[in-house]
Amino acid sequence: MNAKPTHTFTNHDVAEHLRLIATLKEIKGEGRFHWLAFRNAADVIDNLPEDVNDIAAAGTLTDLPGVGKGVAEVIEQFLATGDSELAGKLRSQVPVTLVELTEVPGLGAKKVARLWRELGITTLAELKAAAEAHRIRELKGFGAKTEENILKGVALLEQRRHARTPLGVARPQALGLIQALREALPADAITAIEPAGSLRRWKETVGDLDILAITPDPAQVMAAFQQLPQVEEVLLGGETKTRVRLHGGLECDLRVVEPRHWGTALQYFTGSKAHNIELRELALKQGWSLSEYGLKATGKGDAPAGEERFFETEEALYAFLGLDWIPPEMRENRGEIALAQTHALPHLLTRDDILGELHGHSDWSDGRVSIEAMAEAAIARGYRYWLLSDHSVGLGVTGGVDGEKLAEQRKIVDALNAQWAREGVDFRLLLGVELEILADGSLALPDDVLARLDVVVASIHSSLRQDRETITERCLKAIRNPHVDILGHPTSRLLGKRPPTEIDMERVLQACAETGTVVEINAHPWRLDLNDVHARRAVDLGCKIAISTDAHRLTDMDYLIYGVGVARRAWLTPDDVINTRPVDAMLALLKKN
DNA sequence: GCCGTTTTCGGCCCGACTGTTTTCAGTCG
Repeated sequence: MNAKPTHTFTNHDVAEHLRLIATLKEIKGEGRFHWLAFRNAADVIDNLPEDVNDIAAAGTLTDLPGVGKGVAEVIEQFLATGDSELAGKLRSQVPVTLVELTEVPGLGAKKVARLWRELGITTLAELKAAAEAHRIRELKGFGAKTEENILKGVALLEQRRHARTPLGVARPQALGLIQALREALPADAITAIEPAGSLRRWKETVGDLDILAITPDPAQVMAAFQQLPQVEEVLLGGETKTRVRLHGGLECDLRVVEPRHWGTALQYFTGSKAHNIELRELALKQGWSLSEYGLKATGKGDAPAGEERFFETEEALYAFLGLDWIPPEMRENRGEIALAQTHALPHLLTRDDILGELHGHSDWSDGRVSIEAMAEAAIARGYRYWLLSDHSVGLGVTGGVDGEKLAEQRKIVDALNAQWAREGVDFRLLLGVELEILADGSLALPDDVLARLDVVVASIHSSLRQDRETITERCLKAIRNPHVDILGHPTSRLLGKRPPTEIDMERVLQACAETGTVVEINAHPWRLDLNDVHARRAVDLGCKIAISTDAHRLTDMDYLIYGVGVARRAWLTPDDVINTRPVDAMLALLKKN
């Protein structure tokens, strides 16, 4: 057991500890359901909107699905000490370095256990050496091909090419692949083709791409897919399923199905895995076994065993099981199936509900184009308002605006608004600022300057490594300022580049709810900050949300769809989001408590 | 280890593909 904890552990830390236990148990050879329970519990904790520390403090851990006495005890120990007795015991029985070996593609717990017991392999380096010395093929059930795959897998791991890819990178690639495949084939070769998987669920990062297609000639489509210029290597090629690695490292699965299977197949390949398992268990209770091909009667329900049902649409499948169609963004097994059963699913926000944006820059700070050009781009997108919020002074790298420059901006904004009014354009350019929250929590501009602005967005850009208490208090000071309307990108993370600050999101969101401070979902695909789980929590606590792209150039406004994706994953309705409202109603909501 | 519309025991989602076999276990999603 480790000594005292140095910081509070997050839900994700807890989930990773449970996954470690699961993998060690699996390698050790414990029964499938003993370790599966820990992995299931890890998924539940990872998807939790509440802070697991609060649940543990309230003593209600075992109320969580999949968390019983055993798992709860491990969680409690981990939160208190950063470790658990069970994990310690397992580490004394199984070398913990074996966990890394299970990350080699093609190697699972069973093979890793045999490599360890029969060849004494415990590390990636030893694995590589054994494969190179052809010692692995001497084991029964292992061969030359396995050795080859192990070496390739180790090389991949060493290059860290298995990291998840931001949705903003993956989505254009998937759409590009689909277009390229269509162009490579005759017009009638593909009847339908859709991206599925976490991409269709708008998850902030994706592990790989899943594309589903209907075609009268699977072999032709599979061959064309393997020959696309984007493809670096074909990893697996069957009659209905092909996996390739694209240049850049992202992997992509293509599956082809018959039209009558489309509904179940699209549902299955969209996931999430947890949602699918829940759905299959629900089907089983009704006497049906669900697969990507359809439903087959088990004989334990009303239909005779073996009877099959097929569904050309997802809607028909969900309806057959007594459910409303569930938007893909909600399919994470966070309670959506129960809501669909009672016809109580929320009416999710859509892109078209957004009437304007409340965070954007011009060339007065680090934006690339003029105030007028940004506003014209907003008008061209059908927006009815747009907030000019250049960086304030206090952020060294961009210069930034002060009281004097804001007064100049006001004149420009007034003149532009007057011009649009004369022309009959239904659009308001709002003047604000992205106000720097300084390292000590003071604000970079005085109250009298802030009072003259339409909207103030306050954000943190510096001293991002402050400890949890310091950065939380710093942020709370800004939230309590009556002129701060919106808290911008609350954790300052950049996906894959910079971790979130250690900020105590629960306290921050509570303070936002108390003061009436709106919380931003920054739609830039490298930020997506708030994330889906925190956005859900914010609304549960009574916060209102603003979704903006933080545009620095004209095309950045295209990123809005990613912010809407986060909002939909957080089950947000138009009412939860302030920039779904006409400008005056929106501004009225910014009055603080 | 967890759980209950078969509730305190006896189950626990389903199928494609690969590699090594010769009927299947392991891995993956």
